Amino acid sequence: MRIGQLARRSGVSVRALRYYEEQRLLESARTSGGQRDYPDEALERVQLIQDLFAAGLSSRTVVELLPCVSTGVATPAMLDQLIIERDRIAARIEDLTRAKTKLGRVIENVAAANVAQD
Amino acid sequence: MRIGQLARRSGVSVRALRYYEEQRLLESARTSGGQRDYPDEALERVQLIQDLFAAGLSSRTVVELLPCVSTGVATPAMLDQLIIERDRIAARIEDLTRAKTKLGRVIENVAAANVAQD
DNA sequence: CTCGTACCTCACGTTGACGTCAGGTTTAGG
DNA sequence: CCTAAACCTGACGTCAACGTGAGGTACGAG
Repeated sequence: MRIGQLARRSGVSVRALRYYEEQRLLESARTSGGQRDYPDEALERVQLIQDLFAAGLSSRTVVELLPCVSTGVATPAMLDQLIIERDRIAARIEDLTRAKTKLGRVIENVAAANVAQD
Repeated sequence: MRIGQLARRSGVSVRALRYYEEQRLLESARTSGGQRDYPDEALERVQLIQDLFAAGLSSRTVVELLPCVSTGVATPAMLDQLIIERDRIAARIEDLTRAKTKLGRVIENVAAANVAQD
């Protein structure tokens, strides 16, 4: 599969895929002419990368953790890092939940005031 | 209160406070010598700004929503924006929860493998 | 009055994940 | 063989929320 097709299938840009390779997150074979040629599994890998980015992990962290996330094998240091990241995500969820509750209260107040005005 | 004290009390940097003013998120009176002078309420306001930033809102959005968040009075357009932001936060929470679950499973697998190896 | 600290205004630097040219090459189809 | 579309490698631009340094001013204690 060539880069354009992988981009369309995964929903990320061609530029992003080249960037992933630059960051050693994604490998590619090359044709005799030098064009990238991806195996089918690359699609899952790109989606995994996107998920980890969406969780707020940096590319540096992702490149460290990708092996064990996809293979299930990890050194103790990698396990520690995994736990750190999971806890970071949990803390972030708590922050967001508080903010959501706060905004929800503001919305209720505003809506109540508007109804009262009608 | 001067800027250094507000910075210490709120836990944000002096630079950040000046930035908030530049973005019209925070006002200040000035002494005859041109130094910023904040009322006590500024502390709550700074904390509110931090909360909204932590929720992932941009300074542009915060400057639009700050009036109604602190006063409870909002135009219909502001109410719509509030709802949009709340839903965005909710969606983000779902993303993070999925990622956390995924990492949790990886951690369990790795831990199980390590125990088996002992 | 003098010192030390806090404050002021520019204004350029930082970081991450790409976007966006420029200028050239490869590929697939007719 | 010819062409259009897709691809290639640099390399500079972007955006947000500040960090950081330069060079100068204000304030409070003694």
